[in-house]
Amino acid sequence: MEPDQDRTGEAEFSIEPEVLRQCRFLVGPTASGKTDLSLAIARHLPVEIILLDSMTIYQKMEIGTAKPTLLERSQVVHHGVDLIEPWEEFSVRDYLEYARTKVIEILSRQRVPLFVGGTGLYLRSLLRGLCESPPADWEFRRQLEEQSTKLGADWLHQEVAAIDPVTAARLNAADRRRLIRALEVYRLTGRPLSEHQQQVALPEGRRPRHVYWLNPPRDWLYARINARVNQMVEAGLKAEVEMLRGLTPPVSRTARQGLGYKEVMAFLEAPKGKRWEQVVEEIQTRTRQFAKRQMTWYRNLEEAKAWDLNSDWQIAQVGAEIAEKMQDI
RNA sequence: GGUGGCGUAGCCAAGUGGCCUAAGGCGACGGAUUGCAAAUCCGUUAUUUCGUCGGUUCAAAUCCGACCGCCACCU
Repeated sequence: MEPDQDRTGEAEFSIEPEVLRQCRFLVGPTASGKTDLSLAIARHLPVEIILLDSMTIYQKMEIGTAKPTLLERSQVVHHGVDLIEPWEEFSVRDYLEYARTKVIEILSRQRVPLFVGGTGLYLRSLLRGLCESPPADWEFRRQLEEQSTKLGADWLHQEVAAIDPVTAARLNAADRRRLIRALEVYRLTGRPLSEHQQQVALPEGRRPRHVYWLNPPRDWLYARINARVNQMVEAGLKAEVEMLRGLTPPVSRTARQGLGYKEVMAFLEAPKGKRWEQVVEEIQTRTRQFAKRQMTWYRNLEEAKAWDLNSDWQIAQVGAEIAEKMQDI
């Protein structure tokens, strides 16, 4: 028990529990109303918002990422927007480093850091820390991908089993991405990934207390998602993607996988007789599926409390309620 | 009115007499997730059921008949 607790935060990259405890978190699936709510909360609490989002960090990607508008950003200080160019890569680790410096800055201004967003991995890493492990070696990954398609599905799995049985047991043989990561870590450090990963959730008393995840009715959410995708299309999503395609350093691997961007790019590159309306529907479907996956993250984090919404919830009212809760430390 | 074609899960769709107590894809739902995470991966998903009823056969989603529905063409 005790040794485990001590290990947390020493071998990994994480924000000190005492600092983290002063932060507030409002997460939720896409289109659940986080932005509006965060602004409502800001009317009751002296917050600065740090977006908890893997896509709003990109400049020039405006429409598809549903960033808070300039007007909204002028009302409350926002961080985590427009940090890098679309041709740059990004990772959880980059996010955590950024978040930590922002949190410290905000606290030094006597203000309250409020994380708002939906990226599950980032949230988890913030709350639990990220194990100390080496950065990506893209060339190595590419080679392994190539080999695994050549040598068959179980090859990677067996390779991992040989050097890290714990991780191999945990991962599905088809999960190439994580198997490759396990091999990558071993090659770069000489130690199995599972050894790097030992970590536990902070004990109850040291966790951040205000982590809420919005849990709206499924039907309501899906309807909102569909409507929002339509709005993005009307606002010129296609033109935005065309502009991104014209960029000189091409759009990075991480940036091009954004919802809406990926589908439109594929369509522009090879329409394959597809109608534009089908592309729009595809984006809606994939966004709905994404929202569902997001909730799996939240449900899993015991630190996070569900904030149930009904289909006619009022922004101002719920905002006040959440702010009220967030009042005490 | 006539001729031909089709009718399999929420959708698309294989199967044309026994190995079908019915492939696959999509969707939906559930799960995973530790430097690509809006990504990626996994699982479940047809009241012996194949438009309905009847017949042939040891045996039918698969053959025959009638009926219902849809589509194409002809008049």
